[in-house]
Amino acid sequence: MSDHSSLGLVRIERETVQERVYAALRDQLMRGGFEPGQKLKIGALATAFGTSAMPVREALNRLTAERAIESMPNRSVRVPALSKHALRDLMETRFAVEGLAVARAASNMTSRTLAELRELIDAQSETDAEHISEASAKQNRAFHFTIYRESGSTVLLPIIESLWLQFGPYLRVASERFDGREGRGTNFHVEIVEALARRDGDAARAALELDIGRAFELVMNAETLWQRHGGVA
Amino acid sequence: MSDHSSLGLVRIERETVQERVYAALRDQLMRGGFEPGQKLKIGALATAFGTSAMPVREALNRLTAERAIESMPNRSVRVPALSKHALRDLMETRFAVEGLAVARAASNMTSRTLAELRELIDAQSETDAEHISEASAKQNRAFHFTIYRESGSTVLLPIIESLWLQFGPYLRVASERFDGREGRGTNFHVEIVEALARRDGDAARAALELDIGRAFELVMNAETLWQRHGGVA
DNA sequence: ATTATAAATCTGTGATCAAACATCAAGGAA
DNA sequence: TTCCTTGATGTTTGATCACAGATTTATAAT
Repeated sequence: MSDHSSLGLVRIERETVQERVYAALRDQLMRGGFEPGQKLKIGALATAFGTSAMPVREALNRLTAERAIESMPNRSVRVPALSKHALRDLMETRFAVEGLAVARAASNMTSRTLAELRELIDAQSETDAEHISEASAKQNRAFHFTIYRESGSTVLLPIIESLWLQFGPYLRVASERFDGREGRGTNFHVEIVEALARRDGDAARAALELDIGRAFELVMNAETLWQRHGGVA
Repeated sequence: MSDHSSLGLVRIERETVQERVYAALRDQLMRGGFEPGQKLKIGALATAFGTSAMPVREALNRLTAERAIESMPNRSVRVPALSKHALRDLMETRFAVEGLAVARAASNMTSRTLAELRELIDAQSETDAEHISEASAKQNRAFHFTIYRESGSTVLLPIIESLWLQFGPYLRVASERFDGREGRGTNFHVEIVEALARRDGDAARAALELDIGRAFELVMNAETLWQRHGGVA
């Protein structure tokens, strides 16, 4: 067999239509592009994407399995509308799962990754100053997942992604409020990185919980706005 | 509005074909009906179920999203073959997630559920005596999920189900070995129920970890048999 | 005999179509 | 008017077909 590794071959994009549709929907959900409770219709999405209904069907099925959207007894799918209770449930689960990931990451932490994280924080501060919540959310996500990847767990990562997808529709509210007035000043990301640099898993976990908890607080305070909960059985 | 609750109406089953196929595949995976590394082909399954390819496609997609099966770069799907490292990763995640569920269940525990759990243990002992590992695994599952449901978390349950699906293909080995010789004598289920009765979340969690850990030990000792790991990227 | 090339087969993906089902609005009976 | 039924419309589900990529088998060349 010939040696391909030295040829500098670029990984061939074998992207299916379904995958592109899935990625687009997933991205929208993560960045809060859909309202909680909003119904997603196959036909409408298919024409919007310029594809047939099939790739959309399969993407929606996949997202349903990941709990990013829920299918109603009527067989229509919608973005879940979470009650206050369900939001707290989600938050506590994020504490446990992401806490475990960050604690493991503390053990595996390399100076390479630490530098990467500090760069992300710096970039974060810059965009924060410009109040671009769009880019801000993106970099927040990059920061967290850079840590989680360092946990070396292939089991935890998909779970965390599912949790982020569930929280996604509420993220917009949180980040808007965050950019607005509340919670500025304390940047838990800095504390997390400092703890990781010390390989102090417990401290990193504690700082992470504060970071996550703040986002949920912002959402729960604003939650009276779209009070149409009841999605959770 | 008229009172329908007194008419004794039964909820009508509106099961789609896809759902039946999904349930069948899921059940097979959970009970270890498929070998680790086994490829699942849409056409073969479709003819086996007597349906068209479509419901099978969507069921496989769904299971892929739940990490019960994995799709190869060639676009064929197979049951993941876990390396020893991946198995340990899975075990530790189960510790964290199911541990959280059982701890929460300890707070919510009712005498009603406690009685149910004790019944399940009694039934378990009976079938164990007859070495019916089939029914034994089923009741083990019932026992655990009765507890997890009591956690009252709609976020944790799907995660736990996904974790059980990932472990499913290895469960057969574990239960066969368990029925065989190793590990008999100590029944951690009894300890778990006792801790739950005391509402002692920490003790319940500790006993649960021993219960889970034993299953993994049995698998990891036997793992040299099908050593064809490498599925995890 | 071994390797390389080409043909044939297999398998998944996406489009299109028909049927089952839900939703909503208009019309008719009490 | 109010409630129920009926019909129209839109949506999802499942089947079938065409196509493309992958795999295997067969053939040819060294």
